[in-house]
Amino acid sequence: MSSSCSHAPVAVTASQEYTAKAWAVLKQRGLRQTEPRKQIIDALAELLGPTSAYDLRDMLLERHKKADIVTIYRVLECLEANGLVHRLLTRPGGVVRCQLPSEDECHHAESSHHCHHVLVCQCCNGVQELHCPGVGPLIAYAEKESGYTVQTHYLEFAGLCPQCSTL
Amino acid sequence: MSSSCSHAPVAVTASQEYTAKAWAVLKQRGLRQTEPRKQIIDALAELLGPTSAYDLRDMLLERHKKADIVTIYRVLECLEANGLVHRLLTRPGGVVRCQLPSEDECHHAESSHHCHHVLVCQCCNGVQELHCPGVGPLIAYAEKESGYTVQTHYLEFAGLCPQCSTL
DNA sequence: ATCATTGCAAACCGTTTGCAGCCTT
DNA sequence: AAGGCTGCAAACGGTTTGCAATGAT
Repeated sequence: MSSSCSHAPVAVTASQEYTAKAWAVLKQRGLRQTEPRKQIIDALAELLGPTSAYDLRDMLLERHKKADIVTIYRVLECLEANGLVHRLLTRPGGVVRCQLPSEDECHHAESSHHCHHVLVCQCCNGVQELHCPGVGPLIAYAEKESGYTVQTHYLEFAGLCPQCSTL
Repeated sequence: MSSSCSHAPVAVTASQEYTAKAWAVLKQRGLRQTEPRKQIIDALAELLGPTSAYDLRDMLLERHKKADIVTIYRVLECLEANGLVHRLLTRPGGVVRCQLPSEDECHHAESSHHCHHVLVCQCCNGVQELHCPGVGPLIAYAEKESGYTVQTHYLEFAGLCPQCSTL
């Protein structure tokens, strides 16, 4: 899951925005502010691309902060349940922190999970989130064609980000 | 992976079509006609919904045909490599036999893997495959919006099939 | 003081690898 | 006869569970 070619860390402001939002959400749900959660949220905030539980453990170790792998799994589970990380379909165990506003804030009802989709760069492992207005009609088409009632859809793109495209 | 509510087996003709096609493909590639392959292909042919390696092993056991789990993995790998089964994104380890013509036969270049997508019924585990002409524009939109070059996309629908919708 | 959360150990599950022997071609 | 394919054993990696100890509120 670790990126092969380097990927610039997020601008400080965006990073701070994420941690602030994360703590706001957790606090609102009565969840406690613990050291492992702090370390993991901070790590996610600095990362643009996908990570995994073991990646995060290694990141923390580099900072001389140790967290048990089990705890990391549980924290990620908690963050996912609160809309603070995505799980990637195409990379088992892969997670990305959510960059776009959560579904509380935006009201595209397209997806039962998050109303946006993910582009992953095959080269630098960067991730970009995207609202896809075209998905609605696509679902309508699928329903008409198949007779199914579509409850959820999973859509993920893989390719090259603008920087890596030019290499 | 085993279906909860019953799902009618495929019509005999469709089932025979699949086995015939499978053997044709395998023979063409110089692959051998072995007992485990026969059992697995037959099992897949009778199944409409998704299965897994262990599901297949159990199916074979019920028919008093034993195949090692490792062999089943290897046969599935082989069938996938030859376009005879899909792997499901949303159900790790899940596979479905391909119902639609393979990409040799149709020429939608939309997906690097298969040019069709999958609808899974959450209730009966049935699966339907679908061509999605709308995906092209969606990719174009994603590329324009993000600056990415999209190489592959993954799209899967989950919902209720026509029968289960009315329950 | 209470109860959520952590850490450790161990189980668990699906999947993969190495290798000897078998069976299709 | 040759070598693709199978079966067995064992390793593997990621994920989960149980339980006692810790620590946030």
